[in-house]
Amino acid sequence: MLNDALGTGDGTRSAADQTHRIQEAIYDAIVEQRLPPGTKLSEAEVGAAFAVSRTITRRALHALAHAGIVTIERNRGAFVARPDPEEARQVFAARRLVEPDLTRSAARACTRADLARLRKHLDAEAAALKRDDRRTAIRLSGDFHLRIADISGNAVLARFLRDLTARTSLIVAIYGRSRASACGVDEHRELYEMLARHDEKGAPLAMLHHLDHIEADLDLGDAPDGAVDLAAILRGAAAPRD
Amino acid sequence: MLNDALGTGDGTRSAADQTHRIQEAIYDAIVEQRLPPGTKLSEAEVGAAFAVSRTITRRALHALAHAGIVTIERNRGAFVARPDPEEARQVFAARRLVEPDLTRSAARACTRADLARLRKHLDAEAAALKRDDRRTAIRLSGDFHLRIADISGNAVLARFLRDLTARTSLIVAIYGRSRASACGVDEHRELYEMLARHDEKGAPLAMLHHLDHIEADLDLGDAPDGAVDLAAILRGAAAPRD
DNA sequence: ATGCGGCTGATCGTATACAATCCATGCCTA
DNA sequence: TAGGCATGGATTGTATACGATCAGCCGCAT
Repeated sequence: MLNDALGTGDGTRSAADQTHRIQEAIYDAIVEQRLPPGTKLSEAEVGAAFAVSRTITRRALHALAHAGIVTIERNRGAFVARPDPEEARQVFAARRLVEPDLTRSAARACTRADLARLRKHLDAEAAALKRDDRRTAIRLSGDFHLRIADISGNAVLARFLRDLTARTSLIVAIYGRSRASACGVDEHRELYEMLARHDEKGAPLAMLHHLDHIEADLDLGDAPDGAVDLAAILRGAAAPRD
Repeated sequence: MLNDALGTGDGTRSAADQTHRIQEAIYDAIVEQRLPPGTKLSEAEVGAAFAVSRTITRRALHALAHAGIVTIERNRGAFVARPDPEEARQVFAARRLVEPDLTRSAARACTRADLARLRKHLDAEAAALKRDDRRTAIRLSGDFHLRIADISGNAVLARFLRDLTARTSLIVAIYGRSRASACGVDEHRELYEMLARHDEKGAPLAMLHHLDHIEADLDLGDAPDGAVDLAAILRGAAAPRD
């Protein structure tokens, strides 16, 4: 599940770390877009779902809030985050800045074993697409980027990117135009080829274009469609101004 | 204190948010290098110091752990993080990647009011240095970078940088060669001049050089010098090896 | 009929109690 | 005397109890 390579820092997560378990479960559910933006994450409900107390649930929700994919409102509870267009632009700006550089490092550093793993990953992506397993396809698609970050060797940036990709999932869920998965596997294959050739010029450029393509599929700019209405509804049907 | 601009997301932090209060207090103490790396942060002690229960203390410590400036070891407790040389290099790599870009954005976006605030900030820095107030000088020095990030308008990256600067404080505390403050105020003034001229070429370069200078003052590579001794002292004066 | 005020149920915020774990000291044995 | 083991104290991990706050509902007055 790739999270091994991007853990929160403690390596001793055997079976006792309940917090981590439900944190990952919610994280995955958000990435796979099973939990739509704005969904209420009641402490009691979440706790019951995983058979843990509110203490654990709470810690997990707070951690996710720190990662930016959950919003906590005082005395109201936790919700799956609903990034506004401005935040969406900032997330993409951050990715455009960080990922090409990570890709260049990866192009330099990638070993034969890394490439083999990437190949296997691409096959899994293709397979998921082939059998119309959209959830798996989306998750693997995002994981591909994380694997590159992982190869680059900078754990600090890789960690940051992990949060950014999760937020991207939310952004795509809200503003995505096409119902296709987040990334095309073709561009991933192209990236793989460049990495395999250790092309330190081409690979970052390919990543940049790839990100541009993802962002181009978004419909930022005008009103976020149902988002504003939904917000109004959720906050008590009080019309904001007019 | 600048944190207003970089809060955790909730704007309703009036007086009830105890967690935030002690989180900021510990954060500041770490940035100002009053809490050396490796210091044990006992839940009971911290809680007593701020007159809150362990619940609150715990949440604050976990949040700081997520930011990477506190390490939590299961059943052992929380400690001020002690970044190893590799992590230090990664933090600086991340800063070299992010900050020049933020600086360029700031050079483009900065208004007269922004510049006035920066000027006032520089004066405060100079004043702190003049009266040998090392703690304040260090904190303001780091805050200067955050203010630039703030001006750039990308809150996502600004938030990331906030964590990075805090970690930088720890790195300087461990590996810093000179006992001078983290950054020279002269280079900050130079940066200010470039921002004032909206120099989108020069400002990022100046920032890059500035970061290089900070990193050049570090002594990575060999053993972390006094760090090991400090750990021994804090852990009960049991001589580690010789 | 409509708007306002108090009430009730539910949810969150915080504190505390209890269990589990670890570290250290001291004793016993070889 | 040195090493290993058992025990005690301290600290953290988890669960739960209680108080605070908020949203929605009902009844009343206008």
